[in-house]
Amino acid sequence: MAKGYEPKEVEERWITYWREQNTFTADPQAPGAAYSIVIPPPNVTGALHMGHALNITLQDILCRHARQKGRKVLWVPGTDHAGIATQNVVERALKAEGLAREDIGREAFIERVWAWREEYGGKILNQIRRLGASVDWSRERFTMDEGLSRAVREVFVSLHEQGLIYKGDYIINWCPRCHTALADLEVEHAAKRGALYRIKYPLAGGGHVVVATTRPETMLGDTAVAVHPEDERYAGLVGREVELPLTGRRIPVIADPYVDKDFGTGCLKVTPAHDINDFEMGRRHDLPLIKVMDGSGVMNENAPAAYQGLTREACREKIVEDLRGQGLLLDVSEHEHNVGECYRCKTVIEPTVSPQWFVRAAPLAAEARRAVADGRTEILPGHWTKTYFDWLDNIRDWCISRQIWWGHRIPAWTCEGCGQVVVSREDPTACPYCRSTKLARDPDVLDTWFSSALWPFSTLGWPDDTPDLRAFYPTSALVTGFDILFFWVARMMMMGLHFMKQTPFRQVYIHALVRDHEGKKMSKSTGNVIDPLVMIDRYGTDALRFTLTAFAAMGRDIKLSEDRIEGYRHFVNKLWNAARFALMHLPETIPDACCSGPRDVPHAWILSRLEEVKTAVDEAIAGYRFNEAAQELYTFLWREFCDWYLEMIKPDLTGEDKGRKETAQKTLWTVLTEYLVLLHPVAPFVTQEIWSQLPGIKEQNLAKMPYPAKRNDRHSLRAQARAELIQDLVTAVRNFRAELSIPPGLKLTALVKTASDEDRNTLLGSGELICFLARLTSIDAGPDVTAPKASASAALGGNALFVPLSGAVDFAAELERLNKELAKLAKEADIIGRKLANEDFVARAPGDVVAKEREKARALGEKIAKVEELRGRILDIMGE
RNA sequence: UGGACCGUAGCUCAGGGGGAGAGCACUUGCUUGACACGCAAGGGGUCGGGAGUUCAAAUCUCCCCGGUCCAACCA
Repeated sequence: MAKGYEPKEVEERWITYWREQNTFTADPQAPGAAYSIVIPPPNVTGALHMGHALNITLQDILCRHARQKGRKVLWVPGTDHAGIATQNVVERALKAEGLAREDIGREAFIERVWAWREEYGGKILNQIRRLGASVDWSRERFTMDEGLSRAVREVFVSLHEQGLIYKGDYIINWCPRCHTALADLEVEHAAKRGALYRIKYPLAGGGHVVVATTRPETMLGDTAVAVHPEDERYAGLVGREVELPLTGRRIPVIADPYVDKDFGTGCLKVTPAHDINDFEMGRRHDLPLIKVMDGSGVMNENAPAAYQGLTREACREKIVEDLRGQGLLLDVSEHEHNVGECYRCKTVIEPTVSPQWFVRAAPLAAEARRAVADGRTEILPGHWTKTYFDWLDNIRDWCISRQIWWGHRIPAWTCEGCGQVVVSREDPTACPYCRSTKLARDPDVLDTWFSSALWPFSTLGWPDDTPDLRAFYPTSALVTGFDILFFWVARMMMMGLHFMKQTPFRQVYIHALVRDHEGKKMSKSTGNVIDPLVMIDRYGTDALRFTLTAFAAMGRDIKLSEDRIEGYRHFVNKLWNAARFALMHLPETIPDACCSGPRDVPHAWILSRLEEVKTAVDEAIAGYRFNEAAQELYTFLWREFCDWYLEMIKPDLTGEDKGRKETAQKTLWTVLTEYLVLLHPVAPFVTQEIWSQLPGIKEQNLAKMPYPAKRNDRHSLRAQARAELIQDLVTAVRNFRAELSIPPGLKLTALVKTASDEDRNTLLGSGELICFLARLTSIDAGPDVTAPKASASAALGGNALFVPLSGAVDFAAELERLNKELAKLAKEADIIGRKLANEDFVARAPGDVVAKEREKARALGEKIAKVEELRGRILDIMGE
């Protein structure tokens, strides 16, 4: 074995091995309970970031652990087609050739997208592979696959038949750069500093009103001015008309309770074609819609000639200038407000009226809500439930049509003969109403999230009734970040419940967002991204995975920095070296019978602790407390197995006694192999590599090993207490050496005045071991041990430890050491003493609590007495 | 404006009514037979502030201060 762990070659080898062995291929017919997860499909244009790395790591832990527990596990991988993002990528490539998508036409363009996907679309999946994800590659899915497309079509047509999908002219969010409608969720609101313009609108027949706006250019599309119905200032104006400046149009003054009397002048310009609220008001008052911009945000033929052809921005400038020229601009003030931007390209959204397809969300949302409310699906951590409910309770209809080419084309045709709209599972050849064959298919495609919403069942073969669907739906868990709780999770709940009549997942685990070391979101523009693949190259996949796991505390974001990952590489290396040590001392064949019968303290202790770790890790993973599992594994290996156990068994491993040696070897082998299984879900590569080099291994593939069975016969609190006494004694002697500046080479002896037979037997029974660990030549223990004059001393529970230092004791230093110890104990005793002196406490606290405090006080008192005695001795000596 | 989460050792964070914990960093000493990506021994915190409930509060409740995020129709 190499001196240090070299991850690179190891990882590649095992990734290939597991793949060739089909280790992670699920069998729906296999016995046992199913455990299934669908991967949150990454965007096909994407590259792996830390969020993915965390997400994949946690799912992999769950899946590998579930396999260990005997479940038949399916983890479905795949990608989504990311309509707008992918189209943008391919359009950019075309642009480099001097072409636009319109130049090559729809069909050729889509071919280009598929070609692009063929070449680059596997990138992120390959990156996921490097993380060690135990996904079933034979079931990889893509949202544009034939099967998934069929599911999309079936869902669209059914929902349309059920009246849950409709087409209508509504105001939507339009991206003037992507040239498509966006759902409300796809608009990001950013606070921006803008200006508030106050403009005089002359009243027909004299006088004027003042309106305030942040978007003067939209005034060209104004069709009313609104005031609050109870606003006395304007009561007389309602019903009168206003001369809309720059247009020569007259528009009415209306009364609507939406208007806030206290904001600005209390007088609002109404542009129903370019503002969501104004649109609603327009419908209430039957106002005309005047669209003054085209799809690129350029003023169109409905604007006065002077403004036609100007961009939104240029038009605003000219309007402000013109109003100022006419003396109609009252003033301009700075104003901070929220501006909607396209989540893909950050272009300012233009609310526009256009014909779009919508999903009637409320009926679907109601059931999605119920499923969580009644516990069919559990959201963890629980506080996300409220957020989920709030969103569903206030849900608005979902705009699902997109004016792009890459995606699932809407299965709707308009008959040129009779004008009827045909929505159909099969492409129609003739109009069912008039038999005309002139049918024009709707050019739009569906929102990518529409297909993602079907992912938990479309990937399993729906709408067909497949073995996979029967075995693995509903899925066991969904693991994702809160940022797509609405986008994706809620919509999967709606669709899954509607079409499968069963909730898509039993549990939804919402994990952290990975941030930089200052807590800022990682982004390319800030330049603070930590690339998981670079980290893997530098420190190994297991180190990265362990780091993410150790920080994955529920309900808290992760602040990540490179030195943390480096820190956990040390842990991986520590394991490697522990294994190296084991290999040096293990025989080539391991005897079967292992670890029964009476045993020395070190073996009994480590086996007992291993039992506790087994239980703790199992429970932590079951409860999604990944950080707890990581901590248990870390502490056990380093602080117990390496720091103590390996040191404790060195004499046996290198000694002459064959029986002792064999016991040590067998126990070492048992603990190490069982530990490797426990750690494997978190750090699959290093554990598998060590596993493959150990003797006595029957199943080479660690991923197939079951979780080690619970062995109550190995759990012994008594053994643990004995080990602790030994450890405390060794530590105390080491402390003498450090604090009293005793040369490390100087051999010492120890005497212990014991408080019980149990302790005496423990110390004498492990005398050789203690001598080895504490570098002593001898140890004696018993109730009648008397203290030599010149010695360092310490209290170990009720026992007194003396280390004679013939003439070498620095009494002043020893006194200071004991004083320090005494002060610490006194402080503790004071707190407990006051508590017990409190009558209320003794009378009202539960009996066991009081008893515990009394016992604490007793033990503490005993210890203090011991230390005081020791201190007195030193004082005596010093006084002589 | 509403909501959620967070303020615990220098840093990053666990814990969550009865003994203040970990990792890193720090100090000191170590070429101890796997490991300097190491070993050993240490130092360090009125658990953001205030009030309340309780025999008992870092922990529960309320208020305040500070931070992060989400949802939002105030032009």
